[in-house]
Amino acid sequence: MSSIQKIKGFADIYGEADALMTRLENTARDIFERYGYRELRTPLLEKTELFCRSIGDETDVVQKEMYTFDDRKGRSVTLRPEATAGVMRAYIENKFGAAEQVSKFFTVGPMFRYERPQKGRMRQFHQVNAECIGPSEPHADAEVIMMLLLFLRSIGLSDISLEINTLGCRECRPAYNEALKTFLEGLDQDTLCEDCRRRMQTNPLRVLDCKVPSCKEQIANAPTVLDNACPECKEHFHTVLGVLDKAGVPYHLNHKLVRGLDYYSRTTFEVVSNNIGAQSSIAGGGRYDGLIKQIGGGDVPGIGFACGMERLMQLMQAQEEKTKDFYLAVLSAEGLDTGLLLAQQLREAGLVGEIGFGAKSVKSQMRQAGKSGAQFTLLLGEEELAQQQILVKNMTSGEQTALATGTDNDLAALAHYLKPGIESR
RNA sequence: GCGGGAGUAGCUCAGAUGGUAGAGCACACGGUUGUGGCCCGUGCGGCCGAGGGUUCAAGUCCCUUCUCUCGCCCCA
Repeated sequence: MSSIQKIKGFADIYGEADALMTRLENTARDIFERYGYRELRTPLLEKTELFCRSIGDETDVVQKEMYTFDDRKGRSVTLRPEATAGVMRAYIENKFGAAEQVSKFFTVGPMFRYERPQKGRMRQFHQVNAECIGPSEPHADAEVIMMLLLFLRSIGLSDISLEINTLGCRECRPAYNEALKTFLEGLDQDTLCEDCRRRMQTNPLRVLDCKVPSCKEQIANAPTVLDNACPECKEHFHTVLGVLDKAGVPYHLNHKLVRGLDYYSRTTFEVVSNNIGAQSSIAGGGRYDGLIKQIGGGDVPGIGFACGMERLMQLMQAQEEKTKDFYLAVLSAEGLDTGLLLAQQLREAGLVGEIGFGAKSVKSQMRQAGKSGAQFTLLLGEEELAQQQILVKNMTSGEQTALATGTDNDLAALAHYLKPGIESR
């Protein structure tokens, strides 16, 4: 009988990866709460229609990357491929907008996309996500970007850069699309790749993003969104950049930066790293002023971002494991009762440590103690048991002393000996 | 969806021309009374990814398939 394996593109997370992920989550909560964000946990499963209407029917994510299936009553449901759609649905459904001018939420959790796995890309992956719903002011854009950068700095990332661009709004983008299309049609079509020839009809913006060298060369002189944007969009974008300048935030104005999801408008940004292979984008986001209306809510603007946790984890340094204060070696089966209670009392006093259940040879127990990395080994043999004592060995100096364990005062003294700083509770 | 690389012990990997498997590390136990790390010894441990085929004989050759991995596409 063959054993059952996990599904392709899914992973068990343990050990160092788990430690990093936990630290990532905790740091996100700490930083985002400083800005008044609250955590929102939305369902992993939503109606398929939500994603079609928000992300866009024509996007690759909806077309070929979603985990979509019918439930037992034949309704089409989808495992969330990203967080924003669910947050917006929750915002509308719970009428958060009626109770406050601005709603700020962050989410942490798994997302699902049916793609070919590779470095930094899994079918179940995890994102940290933040959404600021309500303000249309460019200062909100700047605050969100600075919050993202503070978060990334707080988890120890350094060699990263911020790319920023504007995508225009629903007023000026159609005209720009036409201008871009005209420009592309004027090019020698043979120098463009197959994808670009198709995209220039369906979604001209995406041609800007093409990685094929011959395309890049041709596109270098393409008209930019910024040059063709309406006065309002231009002013908005320049204000965002102005605030970043004043705050001393370095950025790279990238006229070719576009987004894969249809709902973005105006400010768009991405944080990239040079150290993690082909999937170099570690965070991406932007403004989505038309989104909430598009899925049936009011005409409320918003801006947000998402970070890929697996990619952040590749860039983080592992931290040292929690050091153990003691390893309790029990030398006889009769001593296990006493040993277990003693270990329990030490932990209640705030110490970290393990007990060896084996009651094996001293040599074996000491090997375990050494491997556990404990500062002290506590030896409980027949002699100690009889005299209500414990033999304490300092694992770095090798010194040994016998300490009494009979009374609560004895235990407090033992705890203090093992870890001078602790306060018993 | 499209390419490249790889699947042999828990881990990292050897196994020319086909003859039913090895090392290092790890793990367990020892190296005379109850003392770790170093050293030494012994031991445990493998349907050689799976399924077919060729052959007297397949880890090794052929086909299929699965998985992992890197990249493309796309995205965080």
